[in-house]
Amino acid sequence: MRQVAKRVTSADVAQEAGVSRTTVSFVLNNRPGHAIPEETRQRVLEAARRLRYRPHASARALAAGHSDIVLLALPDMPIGAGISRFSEELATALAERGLTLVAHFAGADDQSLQDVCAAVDASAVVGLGAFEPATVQALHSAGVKVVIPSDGNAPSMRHVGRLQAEHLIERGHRHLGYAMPTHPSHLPMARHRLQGATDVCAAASLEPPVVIDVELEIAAAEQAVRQWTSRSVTGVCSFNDETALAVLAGAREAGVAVPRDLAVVGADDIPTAALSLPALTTVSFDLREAGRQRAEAVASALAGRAPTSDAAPVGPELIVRASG
Amino acid sequence: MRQVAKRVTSADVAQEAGVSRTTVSFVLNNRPGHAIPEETRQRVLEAARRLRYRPHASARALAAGHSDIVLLALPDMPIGAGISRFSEELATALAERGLTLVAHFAGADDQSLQDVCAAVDASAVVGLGAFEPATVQALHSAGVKVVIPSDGNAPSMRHVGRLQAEHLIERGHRHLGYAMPTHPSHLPMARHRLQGATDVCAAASLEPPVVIDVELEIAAAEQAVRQWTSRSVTGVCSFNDETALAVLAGAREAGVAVPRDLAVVGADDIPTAALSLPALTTVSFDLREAGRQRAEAVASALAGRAPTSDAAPVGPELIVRASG
DNA sequence: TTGAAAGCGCTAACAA
DNA sequence: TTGTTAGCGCTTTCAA
Repeated sequence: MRQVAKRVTSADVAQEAGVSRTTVSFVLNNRPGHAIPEETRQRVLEAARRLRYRPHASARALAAGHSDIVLLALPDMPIGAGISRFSEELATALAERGLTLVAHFAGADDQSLQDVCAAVDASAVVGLGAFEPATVQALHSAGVKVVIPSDGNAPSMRHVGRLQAEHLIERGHRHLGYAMPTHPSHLPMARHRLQGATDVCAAASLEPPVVIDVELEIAAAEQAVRQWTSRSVTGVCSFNDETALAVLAGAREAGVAVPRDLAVVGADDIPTAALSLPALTTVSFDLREAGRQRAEAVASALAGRAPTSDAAPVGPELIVRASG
Repeated sequence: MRQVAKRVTSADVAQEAGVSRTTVSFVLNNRPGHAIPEETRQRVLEAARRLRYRPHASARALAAGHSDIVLLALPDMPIGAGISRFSEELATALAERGLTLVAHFAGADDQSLQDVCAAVDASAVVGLGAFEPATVQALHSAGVKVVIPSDGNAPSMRHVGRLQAEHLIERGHRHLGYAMPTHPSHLPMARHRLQGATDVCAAASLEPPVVIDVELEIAAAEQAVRQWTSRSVTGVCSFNDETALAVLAGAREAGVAVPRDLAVVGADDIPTAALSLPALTTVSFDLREAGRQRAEAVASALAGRAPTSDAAPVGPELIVRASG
């Protein structure tokens, strides 16, 4: 005695509306060229509504040769409000274009990403950071048509690092440090941000930042701070706010006064950044706009169009609180 | 000049191995009953490997009548490390059973959830909190076979609140406060946790906790702290660590010493909890085990089996640092 | 032990 | 303007 919830098929709709399945398909997908009289259209639409018809995604994908699934590859650790907003916006903008977004929490390995792509028959993958070339290759061979790393806006990523460094340099710091995250999935993005900071130093004829890996743990952060101060670093750009909070804690532990003896700048403006003492100066990026842009990029690429002129990307914004 | 990356089909594999497509299908899915000689099996397997064959998910779903996609419905706001680990574990355990997990950031509306289910042809949906009965209904009519809310472990949620309150009471606190989150998507879970704390108070013949909504913002938190102290509250259970960090900041601002004048207990043990001053006492729940259990539940339900005996749920664990 | 053949529900030439 | 028809790649019954 199984649930025999007989599926409503397009044939049912066709019959109900007294037309052929072809007509149903054309109406429901507004295929142009096939000028269908309004009267018929309405009849089909109404039949579909009455029957609560939902096209079968798998069947459609099989026949059409492509799905309308877009996969968001998320780095496997902490998803802040920023990313949530990004994906929300991305999902909405994609939906307007008939595409559906689902997310995958990428493990360190590419394998799972490939598998998931194959399993959902994804047409496109949007990444939050960069992708290794090999990964892109693998994705394509897993049937993915379009891969959009979000370092398509690497400039914006670098810009985060740049803003951090500029902020410090403007305040007179001549020896900068950079706090790198230890989590592998953050590394590609971190490198971009670091690059931005490094560029700024070069432009100002300063040494590149002293790069130290900082775990989210007080003792480790304390060591990092001691190293920086012993190398006369007075200002630290941190990959993100969590890392920055660790640096803050490390400084406290090492007896280094922030911002007097060591200035710290974070990134991403997580909610708790404003709660620390001293409150964290941070650089934040409007991911919403980025979400919309990615959606457009995906849609264009899938349609074979050249990506439409990238609407002027909204740059990151510096949020100065007390500690920087 | 489009990429003509001709798909490798099971027919190709069949030809390469010199067998029929039926045989290929049987081998690749280890269909029992069809005792296939080891020699043939190997031949097929190797041909598949050589050709890098990947079954086409949509075609398979269409033919089989169901996909192997499980959708994780995430509340729309902040995804901490806990949830990441949960979904990681869930994904792994599902994969072992041939199922694939993807996530959806649910907006407030059920509509998008339904749409996504239909779009990926999901067989099952796992929720993080509870589902309204109407939602469950809607999901079923969107073709979802199995819906697993995770408030199946409401007891564990309540247990979080219980541990927090017990910890405070053991330390002599007689007037407790409870810091509620303001984000709507946290509310259902927060109510469960609060209930646990309330139960403990009742059992100890104490007044129920003084409940105050705390935004992640210093001024608001300061107000909350003042209210608590003015009502002689000396210990506060916070919905989660972020809220607790806000309370900590509010106390600092209000000139209330933690933990001397006000003890604070958080929940979830986010990485930055250990970085605050004073370090946050927190109650953390092993979501990994929960992930494995959900996977088993999904697999059982999809197979039409009764869920196997729920392996004894691993309870939350109290992590005492300094501030509680 | 293996293969032939009939669909699954949909799209899209091509006819009418 | 609408319908006929042939698949998309896979599973699975039934026959060999």
